[in-house]
Amino acid sequence: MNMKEKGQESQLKLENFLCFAIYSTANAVTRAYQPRLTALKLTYPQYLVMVVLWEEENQTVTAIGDKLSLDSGTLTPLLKRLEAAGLISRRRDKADERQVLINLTDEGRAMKERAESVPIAMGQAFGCTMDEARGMRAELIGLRDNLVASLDEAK
Amino acid sequence: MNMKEKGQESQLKLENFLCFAIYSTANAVTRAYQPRLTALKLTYPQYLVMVVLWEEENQTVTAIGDKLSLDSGTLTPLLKRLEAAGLISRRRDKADERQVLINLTDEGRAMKERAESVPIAMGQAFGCTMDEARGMRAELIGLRDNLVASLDEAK
DNA sequence: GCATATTAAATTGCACGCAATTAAATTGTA
DNA sequence: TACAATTTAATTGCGTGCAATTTAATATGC
Repeated sequence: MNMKEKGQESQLKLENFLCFAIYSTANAVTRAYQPRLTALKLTYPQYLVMVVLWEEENQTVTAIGDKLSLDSGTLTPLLKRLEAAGLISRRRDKADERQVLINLTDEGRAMKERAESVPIAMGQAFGCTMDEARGMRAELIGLRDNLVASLDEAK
Repeated sequence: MNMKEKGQESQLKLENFLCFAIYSTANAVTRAYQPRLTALKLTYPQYLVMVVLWEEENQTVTAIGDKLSLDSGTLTPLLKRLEAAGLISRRRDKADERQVLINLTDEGRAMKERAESVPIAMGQAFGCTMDEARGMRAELIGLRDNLVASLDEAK
């Protein structure tokens, strides 16, 4: 085996894949949140939507989608489930009937308090210091922005 | 607002969530791979399975699942699609009929060469140095192992 | 003013992920 | 040797993600 072959082979080894580290860690995150969220009867993406709404109410589907990088194909059915669960309301904006405004119900607003324990418990599960978490978050967001930029360039 | 409230509020802000950084970066990775993989007519998880098989043939479903942290509920239909695409074969192990051995077809094996360009192109898209990539990979895997351990402890 | 373009959400179709269950084969164990 | 326990895939059901299309409302250009 010459050097070139050796170099290329290492490129195609799973253990060297940064993408797989991200992929498998993301799956592990979802699995780790699951037991903490079943008490709230939320899935992990539903929890993220609730976090966005706890920060700011009366948001459009697009505004929520921009923050979570999700489109209406994902959000519409998810929001309908949150509505069916009595946590949010969906109503057309009178001023612009194209838009749907999402608001918390009293029940959805009240859930915030019970949800406070979730990130605290998860902080334990991550098993890293706040500083390490901050560092990784910054690195990941940098990576994510690079990926988004490379996609934008391509079109 | 007192200090305690301020502290708790910051815990529930999306921008502070390490989990969301991982989640949204993982989604971005899948989207970024997509254009590179459509030439091979593979989805991103299918590509990962092929990577595992290019490293070692004649693996059971469980062996592949252990490497990718996926179960038969995910893998069985995925492997059937790869079989339908003519890239792999699935056959019961004669020595232990419970197991299904997955092998590459000639076509699947031949695809490896065309796939060599994918991680190289993605390296560009990530926009970080090899050393940075190695560092992040190690940090993510550490995090993932902590999450898995916390789940194991819970049961 | 009116046709065209754009925008927002919903819909459709497909492929994951994963919990839970099932079916079949093998292992262990009295 | 019987028979219970374990192991391996497959199956079922549900909730995402996302590309592509559709529908309805609004903005734009002539």
